[in-house]
Amino acid sequence: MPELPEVETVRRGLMPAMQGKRLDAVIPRRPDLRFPLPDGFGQRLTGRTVVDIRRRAKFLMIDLDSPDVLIAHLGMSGSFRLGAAAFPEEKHDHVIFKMSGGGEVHYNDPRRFGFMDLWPAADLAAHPMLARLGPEPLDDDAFSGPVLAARLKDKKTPIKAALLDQGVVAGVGNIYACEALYRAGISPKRLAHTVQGARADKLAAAVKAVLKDAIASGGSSLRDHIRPDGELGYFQHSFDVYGRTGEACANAACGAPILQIPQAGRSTFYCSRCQR
DNA sequence: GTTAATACCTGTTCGC
DNA sequence: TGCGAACAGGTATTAA
Repeated sequence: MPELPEVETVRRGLMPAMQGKRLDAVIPRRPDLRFPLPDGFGQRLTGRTVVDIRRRAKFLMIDLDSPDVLIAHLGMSGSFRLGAAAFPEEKHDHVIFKMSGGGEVHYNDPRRFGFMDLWPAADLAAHPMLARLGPEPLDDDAFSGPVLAARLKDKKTPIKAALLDQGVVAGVGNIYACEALYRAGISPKRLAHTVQGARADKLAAAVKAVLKDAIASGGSSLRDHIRPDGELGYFQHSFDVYGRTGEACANAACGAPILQIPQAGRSTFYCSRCQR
């Protein structure tokens, strides 16, 4: 699923295809994704030039030479495909961007959990989806052990659920929450407010590390993530616990089977021996 | 105010 | 083999 590292990889893949190029046409193939596309979506974008593409948490923010910023979220099945002019459309290609110079970018999203919106650049921080986001985990000034500890202090939910709360830390999804807790040796069932001091330091460091590792594995082989058909989307990593129910713990000295439990309606994977 | 449950979606996997 | 149920999950909304 596209979490922060995947979105960052998509951003890097889109840059050469879009930055500095004009949007000769933007064609929505349906009126809505998860939410209705904003009024005049195609018209407001057509003729504009892409100045930059930024990322905040799992959101892509495409800066234009206009007062609007195009905000895009991949949901859980969203991906972009790059190709030459008029390359074949596939099922679930919901938005087509025709770029100056002849390239095209197709946004594909079978489950339509993603969305796009246009918002004034001057007031970007006030966007309802962005306003409530917690600190950016890879920003060392914004996110650290003490910051995390302070945000968990009054939380009575399990730490796993708290990590998924985008207001606590932005951009962590189910997969990396599981992986970070494993690396930090913290049980997903531990109550959030008990993660303080050294534990919070360890967890904050683990969150940064799993995200950085994933970006590095995506970024270092970005070409491999643009498949022959041009698809830019999520990619497979090797995980220590996620999806490994019943397999032996990656810690050779442990070897206990990885357990899977439901938490807040999501699957949690963990080692009951290494994580306390 | 905080937390938990449910809705939204459809392709894939699982079990009978 | 075939079919339906369960599952995947980020965020909004509703309920508790």
